[in-house]
Amino acid sequence: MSDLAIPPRPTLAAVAELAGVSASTASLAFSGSGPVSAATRERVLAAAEQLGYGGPDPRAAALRRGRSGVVGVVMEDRLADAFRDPINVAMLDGVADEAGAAGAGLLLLTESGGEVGQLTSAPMDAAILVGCSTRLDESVDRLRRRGLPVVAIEADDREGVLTIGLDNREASAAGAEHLRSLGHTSVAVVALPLDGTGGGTPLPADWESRATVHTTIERLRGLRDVYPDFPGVVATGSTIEAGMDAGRELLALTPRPTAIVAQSDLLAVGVLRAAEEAGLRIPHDLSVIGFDGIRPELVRPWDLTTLVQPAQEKGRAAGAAVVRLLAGETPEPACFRCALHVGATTGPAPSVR
Amino acid sequence: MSDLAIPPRPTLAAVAELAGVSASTASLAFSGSGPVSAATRERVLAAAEQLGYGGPDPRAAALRRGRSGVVGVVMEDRLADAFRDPINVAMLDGVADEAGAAGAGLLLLTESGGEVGQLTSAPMDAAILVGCSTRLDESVDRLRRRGLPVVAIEADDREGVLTIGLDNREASAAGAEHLRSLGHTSVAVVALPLDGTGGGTPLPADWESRATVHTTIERLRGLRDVYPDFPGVVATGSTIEAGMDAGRELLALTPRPTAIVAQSDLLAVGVLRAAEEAGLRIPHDLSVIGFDGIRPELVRPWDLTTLVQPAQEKGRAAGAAVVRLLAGETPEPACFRCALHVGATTGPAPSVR
DNA sequence: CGGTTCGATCGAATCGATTCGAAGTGTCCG
DNA sequence: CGGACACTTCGAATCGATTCGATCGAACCG
Repeated sequence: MSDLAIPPRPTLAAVAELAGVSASTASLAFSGSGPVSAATRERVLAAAEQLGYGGPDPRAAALRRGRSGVVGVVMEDRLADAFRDPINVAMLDGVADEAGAAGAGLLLLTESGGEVGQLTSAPMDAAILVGCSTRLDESVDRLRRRGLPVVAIEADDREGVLTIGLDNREASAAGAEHLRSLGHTSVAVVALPLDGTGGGTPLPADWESRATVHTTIERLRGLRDVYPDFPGVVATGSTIEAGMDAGRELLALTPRPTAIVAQSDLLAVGVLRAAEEAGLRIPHDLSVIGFDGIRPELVRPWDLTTLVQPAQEKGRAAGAAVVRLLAGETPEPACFRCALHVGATTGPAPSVR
Repeated sequence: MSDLAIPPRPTLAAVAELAGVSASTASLAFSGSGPVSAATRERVLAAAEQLGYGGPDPRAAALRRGRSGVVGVVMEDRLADAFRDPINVAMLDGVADEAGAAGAGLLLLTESGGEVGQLTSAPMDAAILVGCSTRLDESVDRLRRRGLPVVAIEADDREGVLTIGLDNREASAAGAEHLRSLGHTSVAVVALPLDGTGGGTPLPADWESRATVHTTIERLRGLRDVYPDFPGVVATGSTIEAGMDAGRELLALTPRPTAIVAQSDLLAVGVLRAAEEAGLRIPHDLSVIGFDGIRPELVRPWDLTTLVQPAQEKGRAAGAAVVRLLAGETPEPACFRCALHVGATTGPAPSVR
């Protein structure tokens, strides 16, 4: 515990001198690229050992190489919020898989982070935008100006950005279709935040023009494709608590909806708890459908009807895209598809039973 | 989607030239530190705008300044595993809070990541070691040689490393004491991994000498302080599934233990499910105690008796320590305390009822 | 009206490694 | 025995910004 101070670090030049070789040779010995005799390498390594040299300074190497081996993962919210939803974790896992395999570290950034913005000052080779929205334009702009390749997950197609998409609209429509086929005519929605602010309010009629979060809009559109008109609540985030709050509000509506569409599984679980609290039987009195397909154990004891998205695959695709982009290739944008899992939380509408 | 190629980036020198000032002045204009007339700043900024200059290259700035504004967070496992346990997420959240406030980004690294090791080649100013074990020595060594301040969370005290601790042993003992006061004489443990490998096996008698994960050892010691002898299973990780597997095994023992000590709440939930599966009533037939104190909703419907650790605080402390270390100060090591939350999963031992 | 002081701007050195072409040393073959 | 070739090693330029001391002007004061 005593000596946390950092002693002056020896440089490659110092090592080279001690080893009796030039700096360039020493560099070759470390990087491994280039022809260096075994004996020389030994000598350099020994000198490094003797001086307590820990290898080339990544900062200098990054400057010279023009690469820092870091991929930025940009999230809008506080990091905690981002980690709170298992679907993000799964996705991040996929990213880490691919990027990590290529030797890149993941730098977690928030759009709001820092004063001038970490986006501008963080050393990275490329960026992955996650859960994009309002500030996306600004973020993309900042990143592009820095000359960084940008991959966005679930965002509008836009110039200079490779998009990894999800069939949010079609999937939502499929879910809604499932409800309609069960005879539901009165459905309500618990929407994800529209624009990163507030929430906890009724879904405004002009959501389509007001909302800025791509995912939220698309999922709402999908629902509207089947049910032209529906009431709803905007959740404060993708959490069980937010889902409960929203669920309570929707269940207090008159007439009470016979089905609730939640835009994430966590929200759905919250709704289910609110329903339970209200003494409703699922799916007898109320059908609930989620979105994401997080691990079943987290939804337990319910077998949630939901749209299962290949989150980890999505992450992998983003990670792989970044890697290829950095390699100078031009990967194709991708769009993943969800699968409807019909569980035990949806059933025939009460009125038609 | 068309132009993902990266056009050659203008440099500060180019901007300076266009603005008709020297590079040094342009630098001042951007960094804001130093006296620059408003007019000049305007001109420089305008020139930057015109050239599409996105600000100083962080790599070059990092080299010159000797700072990259990045704090490495080193985890042993795959990232996904680390995120899987909410307690880690909470802790990471704390770290992000403090580090983020100081303008630092979080670089996620794994000890095994990359070939030569990201630990050696990642640009960062300091490192926080999380969930440390076997490879800790090597990791610390590598980092220290690079001259980086190192903060370790829950690790043995060691030279050159600032430790943020937790009273794992005392807390575990308190939990065990709680069980003993309820009359339990036959307790079993579901241990966290001993050394990052395998698991899913009975707890070996020589765990104390074999195990390398600090947290696991300390918690086992705490239990032994109260119960000198106990059977156990080593889980494959801190997950509900692993807890279920371990729970099934322990419940199959003869005689069946009347209480099970799980070394994490997720494991405890798994044990509870295994108990439920076996038709046991909680706490009538079996008492279960966890460790961590993750959010109650995740443990629902149980009110788990557990040792609540201030995970986020721990993270904040680590983050704050790193920030202070980087500021040249010498923060004190800290040790946090757990609080026993007596829930509804522990009760009098069957035999004494 | 000259000297002083303060503020803005500039030059040049520096951070620490990487890289490419050139030079040096042996070896092998004709 | 001389020339070509292979393999190492070395020098020097470069990556792009930051920073410190010096310079230059102008305003201010006596």
